[in-house]
Amino acid sequence: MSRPGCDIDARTLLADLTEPQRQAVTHTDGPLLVLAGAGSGKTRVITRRAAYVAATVARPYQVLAITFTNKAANEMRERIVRLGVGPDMTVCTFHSICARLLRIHHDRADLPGNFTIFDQADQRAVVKQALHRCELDKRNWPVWRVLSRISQAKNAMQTPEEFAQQAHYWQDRTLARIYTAYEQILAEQAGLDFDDLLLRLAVLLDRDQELRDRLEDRYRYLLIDEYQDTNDAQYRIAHLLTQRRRNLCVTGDPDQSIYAWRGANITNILRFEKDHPDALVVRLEQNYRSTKRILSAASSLISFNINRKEKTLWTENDEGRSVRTVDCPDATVEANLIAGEIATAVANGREPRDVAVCYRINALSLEIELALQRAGIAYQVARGQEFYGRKEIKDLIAYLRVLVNPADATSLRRIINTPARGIGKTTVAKLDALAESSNAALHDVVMNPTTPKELGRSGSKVADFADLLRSLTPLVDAPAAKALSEVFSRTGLRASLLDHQVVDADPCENVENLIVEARRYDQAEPDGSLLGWLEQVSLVSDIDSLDDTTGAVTLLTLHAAKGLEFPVIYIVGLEDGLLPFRRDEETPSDEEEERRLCFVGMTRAKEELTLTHARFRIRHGRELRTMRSPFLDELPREELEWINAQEDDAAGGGRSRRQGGARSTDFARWRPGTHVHHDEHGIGKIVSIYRGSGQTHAAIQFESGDQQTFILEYADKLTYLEPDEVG
DNA sequence: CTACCGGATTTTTTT
DNA sequence: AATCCGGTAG
Repeated sequence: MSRPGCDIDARTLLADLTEPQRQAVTHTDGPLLVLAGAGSGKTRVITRRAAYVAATVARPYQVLAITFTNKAANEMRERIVRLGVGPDMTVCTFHSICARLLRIHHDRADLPGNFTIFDQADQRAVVKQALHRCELDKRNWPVWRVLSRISQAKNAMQTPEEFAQQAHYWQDRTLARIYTAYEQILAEQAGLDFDDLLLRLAVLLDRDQELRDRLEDRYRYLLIDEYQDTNDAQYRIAHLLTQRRRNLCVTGDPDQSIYAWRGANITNILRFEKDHPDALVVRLEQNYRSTKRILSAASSLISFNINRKEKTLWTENDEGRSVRTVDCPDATVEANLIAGEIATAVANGREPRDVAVCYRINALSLEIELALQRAGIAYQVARGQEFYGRKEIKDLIAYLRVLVNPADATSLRRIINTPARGIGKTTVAKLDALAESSNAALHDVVMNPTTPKELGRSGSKVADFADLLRSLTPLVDAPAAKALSEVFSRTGLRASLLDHQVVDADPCENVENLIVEARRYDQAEPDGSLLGWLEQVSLVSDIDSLDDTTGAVTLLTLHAAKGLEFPVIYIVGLEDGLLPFRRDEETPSDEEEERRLCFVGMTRAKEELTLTHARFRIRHGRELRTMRSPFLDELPREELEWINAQEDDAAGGGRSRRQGGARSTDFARWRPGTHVHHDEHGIGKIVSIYRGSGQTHAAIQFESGDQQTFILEYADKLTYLEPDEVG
């Protein structure tokens, strides 16, 4: 059964699969839908299937596998290679395959071959320019709101004209004008935003049958992961690429659809069977990841969604420890508690890499980070954008972008006076005016030898800048790392950074890291180019920055956690308005999607799961009283362990704030069997006690029948009863 | 033109 | 809290 280029025996690919898994793997031709519940071995199935297809009915390069993030793509490629399939299978994200195809077929797509990908910061700049052009005030037209409307329109595959046609209100008609200007500016600058990458390819495939056929001959088997999170353009692409052979395999889980806010259309996966009546549908409902208790808690939560295709996950795994909820007075205690528990676990042999802390919003990471620092625990935060978003990095990249794509006025504007070289706002405005009057690009005006004469005083500065750019031009063909380091020193960026010796930051070191990255790219991609490197950099995601080899605790958003798993998971901030998130009282949130998000987080856990909430939390600099998340009440109450980390909540609104919290360091006398008194629950007996670093957990059985766990350091309402006091 | 200050405002999530 | 913006002094 082996074929050239594939050093594998198809039978070994099937050896240890369950029946449904085997069905999915061996269904090579025709449409296939794999409805894969959380932790049901989906990754295993799709890697095996990709390998199986490449070993039986196709060659590796004829398979195109599309994932959601680069990290997922890299992992899948690695696993497939480990199965013995040659490395020339295409495994990448939707956005990168679109960029690549548009680059190759740019002439058919009516695009310049050197187009640049505009990230969110670039988009914001373009919107500002568009507002300026339309003579509108930024105050009335918040950039982010405009951007989200434009993105919505693009996701619905609406051109500015179509948008204008269905704009009945004055606001929407103005928005249509802004959208028009936005598109015009992008076109002038040869820029494509993220939405364009998908949209343009969908449009191109739609109208170019010859290309469509060629691509389908090349990629005979298409595999799309996380199909529940695809949008309309992605749906079109998927179908246009599989029109004739219909070898489309999609996998996903409607319960894990968490990207509706950016245009994902859950009906894509729900209507797959209608789209393809002859499709094989495989349901994977056995969970191999989590303990029974974790799974039952997660299942209970998700069952509260009304809009849902019924599905029952089950597992043969152990019962496991109880899922815990922790009630904390504030976010500091919450963070310290988690850090303390992790420290204890690590002391007992748990690897830090086994632990992840998840939150709804990035802002919550700070408190956790501080606590982990205090506890001396190594951690990594999933925030790749942050690195590429740093000023020094963006500046340097802007230079390269101008070299590759001189029309990119957004980048040109950024670097024209960076480092400061005496070309200020007024001069740039004059250059703009010149460009507009002569109908030329900003870059042309800057480079034009006659320009300096028309500028007076600052003319020579512009001429110097033009000379600088000219001298850098040859670097377009240099390897990325070389181009970076040359630009860094020759533009004076390095010098300017050396001056500003900031206390904590080390911008030069960041740039060095960037150059190292680029060198790695140059070596890995023999056919690479500066253009290619820039493209790759534009498409990195937060999650891509995670390094599995560091062995550190991972901090990440619930969105970023999708597709990952950890033995120990903490989800923080289970508070009404935070999870489920609500921006303000007027804007209702999609509560079902919020619930799915929580479900995704919970099902990441293999062995231990802890959900925490804080009664006070600081948001926007203000400390607010919170309400516990309604989601907590949707968990199976009797199966959970409820932990109370409350300080004494001194009756009557006010709260005692006792930093440090611990009321005593010695609870040596508190042992299983000893009696205690609680102000509300009365007399109880200690069932078990657990001593961690800085925290002593005591499970107490009260005479009233309640059982609850307390953290003694915080449990002011608990008092020790001498044996003779027990009545 | 640059540098700095103070006020206002806040995207939640991301390719 | 953190950032971004606009205004002003040098």
